[in-house]
Parts: sequence; C-alpha cells; structure tokens
Amino acid sequence: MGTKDRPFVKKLAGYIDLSDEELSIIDRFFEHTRPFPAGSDLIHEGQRSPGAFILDDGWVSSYKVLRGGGRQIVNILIPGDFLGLRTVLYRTADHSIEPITQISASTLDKQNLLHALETGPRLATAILWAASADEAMVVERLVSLGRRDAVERTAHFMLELWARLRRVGMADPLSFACPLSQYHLADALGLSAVHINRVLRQLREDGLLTFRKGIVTFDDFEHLVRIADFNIGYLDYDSIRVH
Amino acid sequence: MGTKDRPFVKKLAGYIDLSDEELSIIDRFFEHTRPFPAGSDLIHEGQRSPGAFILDDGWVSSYKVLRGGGRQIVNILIPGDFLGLRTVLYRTADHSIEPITQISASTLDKQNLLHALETGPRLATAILWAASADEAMVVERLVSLGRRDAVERTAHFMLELWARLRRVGMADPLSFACPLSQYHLADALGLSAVHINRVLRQLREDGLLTFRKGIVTFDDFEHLVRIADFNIGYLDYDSIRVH
DNA sequence: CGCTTTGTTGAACGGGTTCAATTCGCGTGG
DNA sequence: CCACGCGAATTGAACCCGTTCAACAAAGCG
Repeated sequence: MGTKDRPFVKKLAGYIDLSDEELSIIDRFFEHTRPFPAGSDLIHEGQRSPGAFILDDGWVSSYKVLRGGGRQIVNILIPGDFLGLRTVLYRTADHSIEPITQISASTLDKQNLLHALETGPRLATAILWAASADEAMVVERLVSLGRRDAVERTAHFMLELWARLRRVGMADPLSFACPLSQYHLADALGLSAVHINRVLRQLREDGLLTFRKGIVTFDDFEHLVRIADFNIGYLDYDSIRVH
Repeated sequence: MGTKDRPFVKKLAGYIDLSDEELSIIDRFFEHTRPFPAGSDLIHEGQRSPGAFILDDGWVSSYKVLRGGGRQIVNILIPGDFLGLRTVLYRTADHSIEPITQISASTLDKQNLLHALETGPRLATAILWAASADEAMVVERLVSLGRRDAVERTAHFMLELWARLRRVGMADPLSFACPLSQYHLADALGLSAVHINRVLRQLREDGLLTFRKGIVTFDDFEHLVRIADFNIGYLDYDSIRVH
C-alpha cells in the first residue's frame, strides 16, 4: 500500500501538507503491520506495558467492564486512529481494546514516534492534533451521555462517526458502511440494546436515518444535525488547518 | 509561597523525585500568577487562542452548554491541574472554563513549557503523566454516566475527587472541603439537582457519606468503595511511580 | 432585614429498562 | 438441499429510576 493511501496519513494530511521527507518518516510507522482477528482483546484492562498501535484497517472498540457485568464502550476506533497511545506513558492499560472486525494494525515504535516528533514542529503538531482530537471526541460523548436523550445521542454518534470516516476517505456524502451491532451501539451510548432498536426504528420512520445491513444512510442530514446539536465545525479541518 | 508548597509541584513529586534544578525550572511556571473572580468565564467555548493556565488555588469547572439550555460539566479542576492545556494545540476552545470559587492561576507560557519538556525525559514524562491522568478521569466519568446509577455515580465522583485532592495535600483521610453546590454536582453527574439532593440524603441515611456545610465526610469508606466500584489503584502513585 | 441563591420535600409523569417471546439471517453439518 | 443452531434484530408489556413541576425552608449577603 502506498504511504499516501494509509488512513493515518490521510488524517494528518488534513492538518498540514506533508512533504516527501515527512512522508518517508511516517512510512516507518508501518514497518511492522499485521492482522488481528475480531473478538479477542488486543489489550486488556490492567495489562502491563501493553504497547501501542496505529489502526490501519478495520474497526476497534475500547471499553471498560464494570463489576456486575455492564460494559461501557469508551470509543470506537477507525482506521488512522491510535490504539492505546496513553499506555506509552501509563504503565498499565486503563481499559481494554477489542477488534470489532478483523483488523490490520501497526506496532507503534517509541523510537520512531520520538524521531518523528523531533523532526520539527510541523509534524509534531499534526500528530499531537490527531491525538488530542481523540480526547475531544471522548468529551463530546461524555456530554451526550450526560445531557442528551436517546434519539439525540444516537443521531450525534452517527454524525460524529461519519465525520471521522470522511477524513480518512471511508464515507460517502450521505452514508457509510458500519460493522457495529446494536449491542455495540448500546454499550457505546449507555443504553439497552432493546432501546437502541426502538430508537433506530423511530429515526427510520421519521425519515432521518436508516441503518440496515451494515449501511448507515442519512435520509435528512440537515434535520439530523439540528436534532443532534452537532457542531459541524468541531471536526472540520479548515478552522484549524495550518497553511 | 515556596515552590514545594504549590499543588502542581506536589502532584509531580508524586511521580518522580524532583531535583533542585527541576524545581527551579518549574518555578518559572509561576512567574505570572494572578487571581480571578468566581463566576465569570476564564475561557469560553469558541474563543480563539485562549491561552492556558495552571490552577494554583481554588476550584474550577470546565463545561459545555447545549442548545436547549442544558449544561454538562466535563471536569472539576482542582489546584495543580492544567486549565485549557489542549487549547495550546487547538486554536479554538472546545469548552468553557469557569471558576467556582475565587481562584489563583498562573499563565502557562509556551516557551517555559517547552523548555521544561526539553530538559530531559524525567520532567517531560512527569508532566505528560499529569496531563494524561486528566484524560483518564474524563474516561472514568464517561463510564459513570453510561453505566452507573445515580448512587454509584455520586459515590464514585466523591471518591475520585478525594483521591485527587489527597495528591495535592488538600484532603484528610476520610473527609475534604468541597465548595460545589448541588447544582454543580447535578451538572457534573448528568442528573437533576432535585435527584442529587435525594441521593445525598440516601447516602447520608445509609451511613455511607455526609455532605453538609461544604464538607464531605466518608462514614463507611470500604462500603462506599465497593458500591462505587472504585479502583483505588488507578489514581495510586506507587503503581506507576518511577524510581 | 429583605432578597437571592441553595437546599429540601412531595406528587405525578415519562423515558428507558427489564423480561420474555418471536423472527430473521446465515453458516454448518447431515 | 434442507434441518438445525446460534447470534442479532424485533416487538410487546410491566416496571422503575430519575425528571419535572411546585412549594417551601434555610442560608448567605448587601
């Protein structure tokens, strides 16, 4: 695969124009790329020195399990995202990471990362931006769980997913492929699977969005954005891009 | 105030033993410290290049307001915490920051920060640890909002607050001073103020914790930890401290 | 001492859960 | 090719946790 085709590179390219030299530095990130099967944890909570990855293909969830069996998905990770970046600093993983589909991930070598950060402020800034965009998303989901009802929350989640997928060229203008089950949605949105089903039905019957056979389609994008109180700008490059 | 007495320094000292040289470097962080009144935003959502601070005294909330008037507090910041660190990278503030009490905060100078990070991996690691501990807390609150009921959520929040305050020498073994109103608690925990009141009453009547006149007291610490499913280790230094 | 903010309590309502049953999609083996 | 099995989706009904509305008490403050 050409470096420019990698989702991670597409993502960074959204922030800065990458020089050939910068591209070749990033290229080293993908020296050790290998597949992992769906379902078995890449990293599990409490694990020591688990190492970090860049997700290159497939979908992943990071989650925590509570005493009592409940599960909360902290984030859905898509190609181009870091996996377990914080564990490079934190010795112990504070949540589990599980592939939802079969995935392909590249081991994140500490030396390569530091080397990339030291080549100059441009690349460093782009990488840190990408990393802190992840945290901004977690904050947005926190707000959803705290103060949005089930319909708003679901709509917001789908729009956010779409916006992130767009960045790495994995979504169409009004739809995207989504391998999540209703159980995944429930655990991500803090709802029961039964209720997610009802919410999806309502959204479909109201002509807002359709999720069927692994495809999410926005039937009324504008209305959906209004209902979800979705801030189109907060994921938009142009407002933050360095020229 | 001696450098060693500052909450931020106490917090870092929990991760590494600070040399005199490192202390003098950190000392520069506090060159420009000044008070801010309670109630008026330090940073408001959407503001451009808002700058960042280290909170030296007093309590602060970071929050988002939704269309419809609802408010979600993303984090309660206590002395030693960074304020708006992410806005050093993000050009635009993605949430508002409001002092809850009168506060004293030090302007975070980008040059000072970079200088401190470049002096060596020890100090850099400690500072980044402190910063990423913040994110870990947001994640823990996300889990609370998604999968814990009101009582568990409230208990967990109080324990977390206590653990953080302990680090900077602001909590006793079984109690701490807490300037939050029930409205603050409600907005932080995604509940109504009315319900927070009932939950606090229940916790009090069950002999678990008492919150009266600005003092939180743990009446049955062990039981509380069990109810909240609180991971004592996740804020514990010893498990991550570098020797 | 009045005024505003914060805390407290009751009663009715409703969004979301839980339990339970049924259906659908699909791979697997007979 | 069909029967079976199993996970995911779907739907109904009863229940309950937390909200909302409303009223009042208490506490801080000019």
